[in-house]
Amino acid sequence: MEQNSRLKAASLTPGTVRPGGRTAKVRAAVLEATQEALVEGGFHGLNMDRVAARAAVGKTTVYRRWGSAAGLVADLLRDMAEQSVPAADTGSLEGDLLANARLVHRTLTDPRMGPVFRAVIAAAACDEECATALHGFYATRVAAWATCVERAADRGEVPAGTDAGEVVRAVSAPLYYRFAVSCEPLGEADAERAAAAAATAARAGTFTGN
Amino acid sequence: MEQNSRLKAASLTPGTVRPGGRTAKVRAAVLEATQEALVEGGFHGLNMDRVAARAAVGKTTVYRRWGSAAGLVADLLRDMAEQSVPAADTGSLEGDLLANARLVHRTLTDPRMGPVFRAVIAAAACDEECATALHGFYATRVAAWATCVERAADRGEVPAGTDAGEVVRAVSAPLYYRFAVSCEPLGEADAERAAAAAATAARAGTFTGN
DNA sequence: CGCCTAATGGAACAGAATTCCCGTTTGAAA
DNA sequence: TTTCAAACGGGAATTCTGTTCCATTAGGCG
Repeated sequence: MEQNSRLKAASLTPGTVRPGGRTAKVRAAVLEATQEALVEGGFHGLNMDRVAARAAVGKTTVYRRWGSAAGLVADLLRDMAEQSVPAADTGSLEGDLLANARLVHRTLTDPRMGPVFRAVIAAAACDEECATALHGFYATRVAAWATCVERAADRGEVPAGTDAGEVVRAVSAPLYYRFAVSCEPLGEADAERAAAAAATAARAGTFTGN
Repeated sequence: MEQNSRLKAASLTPGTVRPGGRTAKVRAAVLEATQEALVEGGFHGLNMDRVAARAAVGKTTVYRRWGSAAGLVADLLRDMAEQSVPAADTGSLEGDLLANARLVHRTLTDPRMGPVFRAVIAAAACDEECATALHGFYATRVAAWATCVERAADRGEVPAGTDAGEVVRAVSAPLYYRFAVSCEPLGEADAERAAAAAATAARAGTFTGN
């Protein structure tokens, strides 16, 4: 006698019930292949079939676990959000913000990371789940760098009540704007200007919470 | 005498040799349908087939003249770039920048324009032609608003040699960053803060060309 | 007003993406 | 170690997207 009444447990997100060995290995291979594919062809060129082939995984598995190209990117983003990058501590607000600006600049102009970020932004503009994942990614990063601004507030470099996260965002914004919106080339000078502008505005109290 | 050697002219971009009545009407209908489709389904949901149906145009025509979804968006962008929006002239740098920030904020939060801009950014991240078109669009807009900063320089509000375009970009950047990158909600306060920060940094000479 | 051909539109066609089916592999609990 | 079902893999079936063919419509010039 056969009893096959376990549809429920299995139908909810494969990979969560038995996350041991093979499943984890498949996920790692697929996310790696996804990133590689994004570097080469961007979000538009992301192809479930090719990702499966490159990851040496059955395409049925990719469709079943991730569902669509957007699902792949969303999971990749969740994976990226876990890899934390420690913030700088140079002793001055200007120095810390400059370090942040240079990190963002280096990331966006990196031949590998640049295309990935471009693709991820495209995916977020196309899919709600990706947008949420990208939001989470930056929330983590901004929170990490906000400590620089808090230290500056303690030192009296910026007014008390300054919105630390807003200062950090002000550093990244011009760089991402050039990168993804106005599609202009990004130079070292842009990073320096972004850091300087954010520091100046912060010192003047522009980012004081309401 | 027979001369049938104008195959060349026709093979290059249909719609350029005989741009009268019908052709122009078709383009208008297709671009209108494209925009409508972007509002509803974003760039990912843009479908040549459905655009053709909505525009009451043969899909062969859409494929022949625009080639792909990205081609449609690129042409839409070229169309949008032609519709100029005059810059403000309130008499003060702060006032003009605030007017600009509010315009950008209003545009991005508009239930119709918001999705279009989101889709256009996605398209630019996926396709080189769209990126170029988007770049052109913002080049036009930035140039139009740069006059505000030049007037401010004449009035002595900002140092001579200030990069006017850079000031204008600094106003938009935080708004677009929230809109497309960190995927955070956009509020009126964000517009005010962006304008104030840009004005402060400009007055301090941060945007002085090297 | 009438010709010539650019431009269009419908339908058949080709190809890629996605789903379905079912047997096989393998993690983990007994 | 044994057992059982979660998770995987290959390929057929299906659906959807994009292309090509050819007849038809309609600008623009003489």
